[in-house]
Amino acid sequence: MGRAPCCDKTGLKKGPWTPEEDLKLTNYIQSHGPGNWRTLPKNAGLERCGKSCRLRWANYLRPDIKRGRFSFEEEETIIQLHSILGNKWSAIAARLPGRTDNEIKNYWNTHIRKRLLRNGIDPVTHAPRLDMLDLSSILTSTLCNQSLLNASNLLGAQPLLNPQLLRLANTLLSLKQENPDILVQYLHKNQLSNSQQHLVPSSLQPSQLQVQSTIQNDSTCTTSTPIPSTWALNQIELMQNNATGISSNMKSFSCPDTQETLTSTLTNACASLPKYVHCSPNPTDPFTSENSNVQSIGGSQMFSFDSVRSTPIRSPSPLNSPSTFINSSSSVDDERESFSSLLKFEIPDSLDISDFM
DNA sequence: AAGCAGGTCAACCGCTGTCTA
DNA sequence: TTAGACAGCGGTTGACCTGCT
Repeated sequence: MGRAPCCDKTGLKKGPWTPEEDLKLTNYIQSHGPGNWRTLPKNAGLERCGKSCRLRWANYLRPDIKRGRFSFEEEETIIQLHSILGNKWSAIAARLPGRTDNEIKNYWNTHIRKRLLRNGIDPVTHAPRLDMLDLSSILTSTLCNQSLLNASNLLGAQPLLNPQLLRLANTLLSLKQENPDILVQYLHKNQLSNSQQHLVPSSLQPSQLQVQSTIQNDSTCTTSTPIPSTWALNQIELMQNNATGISSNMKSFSCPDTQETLTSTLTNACASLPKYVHCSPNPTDPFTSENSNVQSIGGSQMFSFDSVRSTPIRSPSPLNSPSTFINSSSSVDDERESFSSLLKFEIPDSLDISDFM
């Protein structure tokens, strides 16, 4: 069924709205309510498409719109919600009072997404980007024939290789496929989930668990090293969705040590995980050196998300925008401090996870 | 000062879902 | 059941801004 254009576009104005148009639209809606968007422009004396009027009202003229830069709490919420909802901007906006889907979408695309990419984190899966690699060949080389490791087949991917971690993913994958509940129970038992576990309803699927996974009872895993269990679980999804055949390839390995217990696998993976998130080949990259998310602690590289958040952003609001107002901006110190909690995937109290179910 | 490149964001486009006659 | 009307959504565009050379 074809869809007729929302209005006859001939003679209708397009482009930026003038203050006069804003005033007309605001006055009309405050007097009569939005009503029918198709007939509104004519009734309000506007030479605009009804759709354009609706967008202008919804995104900029609504009295409850919050303008100005995003707070860190909002940023964290966006990232957390995006990891759950994906590009469902309207759903994300519904949980950020005063923010519009358009604004959030723009902010994600211009700030957060680029930042995640710069730090080697896939903005879609919220995971380190293993999808760029030829996993099957890498796995074969790494797990079953160390002698095959050479520069040509790694192509700079070596920092991402972690047999323990891949084994963990394989184990979790198998476990999840066989019985997701057992996996959840295992994660609970091993304190893979964070202390705020009670916030996560048991109905959550493993891939939806947004937990700050700190393996606390293992001396090799310092409490200062937040292990993104979301990453591990998302990696399972990634493999399922993007790497056709990976699962079967992994299961076909004949490595003798694949019978290790999940516990030891988790332990070893935890110990070596930080080495495998350093994706920038450039040691001078400010995001991997000075502000690196790969920090050297005790001689080993430790992962943190501290640098995922960008350097301070100037006011995103053009001063000459007739409908833009500028909020006070946070200090650099505030950003750094708040940033340290980014991507730990704690569910704010204000969020009701059941809404997503 | 001028030109260029990259970033930002308001607005538009095209599609889908829902409602109703 | 079907088709039209409409609202809403996500992706994209392009004008404008800023910083660098």
